[in-house]
Parts: sequence; structure tokens; C-alpha cells
Amino acid sequence: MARRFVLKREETSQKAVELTIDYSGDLNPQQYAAATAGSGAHLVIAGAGTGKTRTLVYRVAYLVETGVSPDSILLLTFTRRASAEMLSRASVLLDGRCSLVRGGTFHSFCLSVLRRHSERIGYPTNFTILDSSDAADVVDVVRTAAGLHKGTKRFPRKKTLYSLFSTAANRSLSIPEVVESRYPQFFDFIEDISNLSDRYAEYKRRHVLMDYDDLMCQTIRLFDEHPDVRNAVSGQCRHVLVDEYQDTNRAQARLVEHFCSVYGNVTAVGDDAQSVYAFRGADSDNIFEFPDRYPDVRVLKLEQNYRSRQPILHLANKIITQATRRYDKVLFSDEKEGDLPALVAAPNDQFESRFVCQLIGQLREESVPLNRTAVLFRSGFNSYQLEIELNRRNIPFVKYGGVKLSEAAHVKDVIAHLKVLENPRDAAAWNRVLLLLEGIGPKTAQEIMEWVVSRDEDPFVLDDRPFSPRYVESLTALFAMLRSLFNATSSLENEVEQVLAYYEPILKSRYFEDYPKRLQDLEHFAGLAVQTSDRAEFLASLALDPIELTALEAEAADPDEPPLVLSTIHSAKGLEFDTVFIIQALEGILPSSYSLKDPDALDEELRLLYVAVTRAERNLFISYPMVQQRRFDGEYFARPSRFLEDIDESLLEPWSLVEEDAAPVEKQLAANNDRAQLPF
DNA sequence: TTTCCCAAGCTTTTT
DNA sequence: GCTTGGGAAA
Repeated sequence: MARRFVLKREETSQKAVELTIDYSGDLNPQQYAAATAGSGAHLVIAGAGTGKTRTLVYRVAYLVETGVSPDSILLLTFTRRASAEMLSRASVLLDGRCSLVRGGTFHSFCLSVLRRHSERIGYPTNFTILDSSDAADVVDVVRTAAGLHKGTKRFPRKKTLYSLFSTAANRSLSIPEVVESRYPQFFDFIEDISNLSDRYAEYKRRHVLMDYDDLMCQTIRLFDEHPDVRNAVSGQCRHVLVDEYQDTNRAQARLVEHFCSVYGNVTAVGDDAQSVYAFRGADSDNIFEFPDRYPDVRVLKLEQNYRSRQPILHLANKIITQATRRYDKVLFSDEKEGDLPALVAAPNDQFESRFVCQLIGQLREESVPLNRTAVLFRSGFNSYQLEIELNRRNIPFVKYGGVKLSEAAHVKDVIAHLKVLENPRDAAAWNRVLLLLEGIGPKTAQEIMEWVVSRDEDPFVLDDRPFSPRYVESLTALFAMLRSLFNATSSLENEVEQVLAYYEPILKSRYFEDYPKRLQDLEHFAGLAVQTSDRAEFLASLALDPIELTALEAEAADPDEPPLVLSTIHSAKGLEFDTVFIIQALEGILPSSYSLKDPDALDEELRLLYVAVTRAERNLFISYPMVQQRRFDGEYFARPSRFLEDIDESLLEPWSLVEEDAAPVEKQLAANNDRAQLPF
């Protein structure tokens, strides 16, 4: 076989170009080195708050300024929010040119690749995307069809099955491997589960559907099977920049290799101490194996923290020493001064909420804008009590990691109609649409759908098949509506309006108790449609970038005062705030009770606390209720998180809460005199 | 076959 | 508290 010798591209000299940004003045030497590094592979190890984002932003600007065409730069981030923020910062630095840089999540970039090339792997390009609950529903349909749902022993539920499949996809493992390692209780079902996985894949293919994992796995398959496509895509990726590399999984690492296969210019940025997505298949070994994958890699480090004051860093450093794995990273700061972080023991969660609200009020008076303050917590429901209190005091807030608009049942119903128009073979959407009709159950829905999918001609024509009179009238109305939209070339806005007009009576009869509230959501939804013109794009962004319900409410409330941020710690990754509250720092919550048995999972919970702590610039308050309400068996005494138990008071100052006036003298005395006290 | 009702089981983090 | 699954009536 003939041998190919690859000639490296010579970096053209940029000496002649006049740079408009003072890189060495704006950045410290380590940041400067990373931002202005030349071609090849680079791994930037950056501790929390060391200006990782800033460095990436400057790197983008630098590349553009030195002549790299902006649309040949690919910036992969963890959320769309992060990528939008970085690109807007880069655009501020360097006029508008950076807005042409291609940025987004792995999922969204893969989507754009597949929309152009999916026919090569047998997928029409109008495929629709299943979110995780859609996917679980599809699994359920397949499972029922296969007759696996009944048997002597309990077969796994649809959500469990889907997450099992997802684990396999994200970790590049086979179904039996996943069952053996993570779901040993289903060992007896290995055959059936593998079988089901195949059927699920086949069903998706037949009905032109992709779930989240398919977006990545099918792209990999496309590249593996069609090197010409890979080269074409990779040939447009002159530089690939990857943020939060510690949270990538096997499939994503593979994708990065593909993307930079032509030019070999890749910059990965990450911090192994901040890896918090192992539950989703993230493999922090990716960082350590990076030098093996890219032998000529240059490893750069960012160590100086610019974000937090020294007392906060002392605490963060102390927390991370409790990990079973060693992280040899000590953050330091120039900002020596600052208050000690506080550990606030509240009698119960109402006191905790009052405490948080009162301090937020004080900060607001000290003219710290509300959106520079964040309340962080482990899980979405941890903030319910606080949300009540905030509403009572009219403090506007957005909650990230809460209920998404597109997850509400009634919104999903409307979306399903649009999906049917976009992809008439989308069985999941048809199923949803048909089940809304009186007199149609799973069986009939299945029949009608099979019939629609089997025909190649105009999918929205009802012929003279003998439909049962029980539902023929509503079915005719549905098809008439779909057909008129399918044939007309109306705007998306108009389309959504028509679907809503059709759906409103259904909404009324299904949810008559709280139908006005739901109608309001649908109006929000219609408002979103105005901003997009392309239906496929609109549907994709609903799936890949779901809108938080509270975001719309806060926006509506007062456009002048940006709202307070409530967020799960996961969703706060990469963000920073003047003041951070970490609430519900309880054993069983942070660390989560699910993690207690597994040392690796426990370590991840610890890193989660580390991430939360290092979001703070100036003030940090960690609080927990001493008594917790449980659903049925009443109250019980709660223990603070084990991660905080052994921390010295010189690093984390204990506070207790005292009622103003009303507090009896004994209570005052009972509180430890040495402890700081905050009167209400 | 659909729909309604009741009991049982689970309950995190995200694209 | 909410979803899911099973059973029985219409």
C-alpha cells in the first residue's frame, strides 16, 4: 500500500498585522500564552475563577485578528447560554466580526452537520428531535408492541430503559455492559433489553426521529462511514475550541477528534476539580488522556484566581482536600481582604428563606444589583420554600434548572402538532396528537398512524376509509387543520396561532380547573414563535435550548430590574456572582442521598460544593435548616452536610439566627455568645 | 377499546 | 405529590 506523508501547514507570519487589542496588557502572562498560542493542540488547565472564559474570549478575538476567518472557528461550550455570552464578549472586544464565529453545544453543532448530511446515513434531513420524555414514550410504545411489559417479574420502566440506553450511548458501551455494571438488578432481562434497544433504534429510523444521543452518535457514524463528509466538515474547522473539557464524555471526545482531523488545531480548556457530570457519562479521564490523543500537545496552566476574595478561596481549597482523589491545585488571589464565609444554621426552612430574603434586601440597598446575587442549591425542589417567600416580598427572580416551558404537558401538545407538520412520519408526535381526540386510545392511534406513515402521498388527506363514528368528526377536523397548514405557505407565527385556535377547546375540556393559567403559557409560547421564522429551527431550539418558565415571568414583571438568580449548582457552572447563597446544605441533599453508597459519586457531590463555593466573588453564605419537614412522618432533625462538619471556624464562621424583640432572653443566651448574630 | 379509578412506587443533576 | 400500571365498567 502506498504511504501517505502528511505535510504540516506552515503558520503564516502575522507580524505585519496591526493588532487592535493589547493582549499582553489585558491578560496575565499565563492567560496571554494561552490566548495567543499558535496552531496545534493545546490543553489549558484552569482552576476556578482563573479567567478561563476571559482567556477563551481573547483567544477567539486573537485568532480573528490574526487572520483566521471567523466562520472557520468552532467554539464548543456546555450550554447555549455560555456560548452566547462568550461570543458577545468577543464581539465587544473586536467589533462585529466575532459574531460570525460558530458556537454552540456539541448537540447543536452536530444537529447542523446532520441537517446537511444525514441522508448519507439513511436519515431524511427533516428528522425531528425527541427530548428525554418523548424518547421514554417511544420506548414505551416499542416495549408494549414487543409484549415485554407483562411478565412474572417486573420489567424496567420506560424512563429507566431510556436512561440505560442513554448511558450506553454516552459511554460508548454495549447494552449488556451497562446492565452488568450499573443495573445488575435487571440481569435476568439482558436479552430482552438488548432486543428492545435494537427495536427502539429501528423505530426511530423508520419514523425519522433522533434523540439527544443520536445527534452525537449518528454524527460519529456519519464521519466514520463517510470520510469525505468528515473532511468537508473538518475542513471548515480551522480552530476548534472546547470549554469545560472535563465534562465531556467518550462520544464528545471522539467528536472533537473528528472536528480537528484536518487542521489539528484544538484548544481544550478544563478543570478536573470541577467535573460534575459523571452521572451523564462525562469522563474526566478525557483530560488526562488528552496528551495521548494529541501527542504534540502543549499544556498550559492558569492558576491565579481573579474572582474570589481570599477567605472564599481558603474555604474552597479546604473543601477540595476532602476528596478521596487528590487535586493538586491551590487557588490564590491578590484580593486578600474580605469577610469570612458564613455557615448559617436556621431553625427551619422558613427561617432560612427569611434570612436569605432579608440579606438580599440589604444588598439591594447597598446597590448590589439583584442579578449579581445568586441562590444555589442541589436540586430544583430545594428552592420551593424560598420561591414562596420571594413572591411574598415581590422580589423578582429567574430560576435556572427548574420547570421548562416546553416540558409542560399542554405546551408539548401544541409542539406535537408542529412536529407532525414538520415530519409527517414522526410517530411520537402523531401519537400525542391523536390521543387528544375523544374516543381514540392507544390502539386506534397506532392504527391511524401506521396508515398515515405507510402512504407516500399527501399525508394529511383522509380518504374514505371506514372510521368509527365515535371519533370520525374530530379526526376530520384535525386533518382539515393540518392539511390547510401543510399546503399554505404561512408564517410560523400564523401557523402557531392556527394550531392554538384548534387546540384551545381541547385544552378547556382536559384541564378545566386551571385552564387560564395554561393558556397563559401558550401565549408565551406563541410569543416565542414570533422571534423565529423557520419551523424546523424553532422546534430544534425548543428541544436543545429549553426556556425556563420563570425567565418569561420575570421579564414580564419589570424589564428595568434584572432579577435575582436562583439556580441548581449544575446550571450555575461557569457563572460568577458578587454574592452567593448556598441553601439546604444538608446531609442527604448535598451530598445527595443517592450518592452515599458510592465513593465516586460522593466525590462528585464534593466537587459540586466546590463549584458552588467558587462562584462567589465577595460574599458567601452557606445555610441549612436544623429541622426538616418530611412528607408524611412529620419533622425530623437534619444534619448539616458532612463536607462542612470538620471545617474550622477560622475558615467558615458559624451564625445563628435570632428573632428581633420577641426573642426571649433564654434563647439569646442559648445561642453561643461567640457566634455572630443577625437580628430580624 | 376506551376510560375511569385506585393502588403502588418512586422521588437528582442536563443536552 | 406525581406518575404509572392494573383492573373493571361502559
